[in-house]
Amino acid sequence: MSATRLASSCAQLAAPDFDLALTLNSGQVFHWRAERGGFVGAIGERAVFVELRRNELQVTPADAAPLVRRYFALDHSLDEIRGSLPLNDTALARAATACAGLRIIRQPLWECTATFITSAMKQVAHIRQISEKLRARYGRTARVAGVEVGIYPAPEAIAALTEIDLRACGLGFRSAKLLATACRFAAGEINETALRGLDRARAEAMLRTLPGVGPKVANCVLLFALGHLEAFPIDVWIERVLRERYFRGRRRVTAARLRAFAQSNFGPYGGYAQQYLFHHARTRCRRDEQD
DNA sequence: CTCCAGGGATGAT
DNA sequence: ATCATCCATGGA
Repeated sequence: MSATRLASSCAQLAAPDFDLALTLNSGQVFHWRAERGGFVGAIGERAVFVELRRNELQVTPADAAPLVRRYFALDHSLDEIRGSLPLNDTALARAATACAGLRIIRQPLWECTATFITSAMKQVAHIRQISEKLRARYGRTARVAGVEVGIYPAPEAIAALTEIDLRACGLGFRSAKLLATACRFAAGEINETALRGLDRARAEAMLRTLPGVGPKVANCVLLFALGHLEAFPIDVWIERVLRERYFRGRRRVTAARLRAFAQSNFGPYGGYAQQYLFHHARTRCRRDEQD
């Protein structure tokens, strides 16, 4: 509890080419909270406080440093990733520049899957709200740096609820899907080790057997939890960007055509390109509204 | 008030 | 295969 003890429980990680706030606010994760000059959140079961000072990431508690390093993907070479993208594409180049330091993080499988099931037809602000409510009502509460943090409820905890409980958290028609998928996880029907051993197409097929997981959510899980950096989730924003930027004036472009184009055009790190385009489109739109 | 949101499942062509 | 419709809820 003493100041010296708090200070000694902090560790430093080298974090060059990293924008913590941008990464946490880019719509890939929904529960981190700005606090005390940094951010508090949970990585699976562990509550963590992180603060970026120059090119160093301060981590509390200290023994969470390896976990934090892996979670924020500080091992990704953004130079290599950026170099692999088609930057002669001015729209992408501009988005990539605006998103310097953004990293595609490695989220725990269950909470990533569950969160994106709840994201269907919801705005980012409301996805955060749902995550908060589920954590507060049905998750364990942990404490770090003098702040309370809600841990995402385990599959078993969600599986024990009713659809009514989930609707009371604002999930609407997503309630039945989350409940059913939680039951699949709780019953041990999703073998994470096996899933991680599959190639992208097979992993996507397995994920899509889960209720509430279609092409978009499956690709979010592939990208944000399973490390398939070529995965390219297509939501309403990205679809708009693709149609306006790459299929100008062409009618009857099917969803399958858009997916095929994205895969062939953006390459092995297409997921980064997708995140750049997504975040850039959203923030530009907000600026437009303020003008 | 209206419009829309990091979609998915289903049933009809 | 592609498309239309419905599914709840809250922010803007």
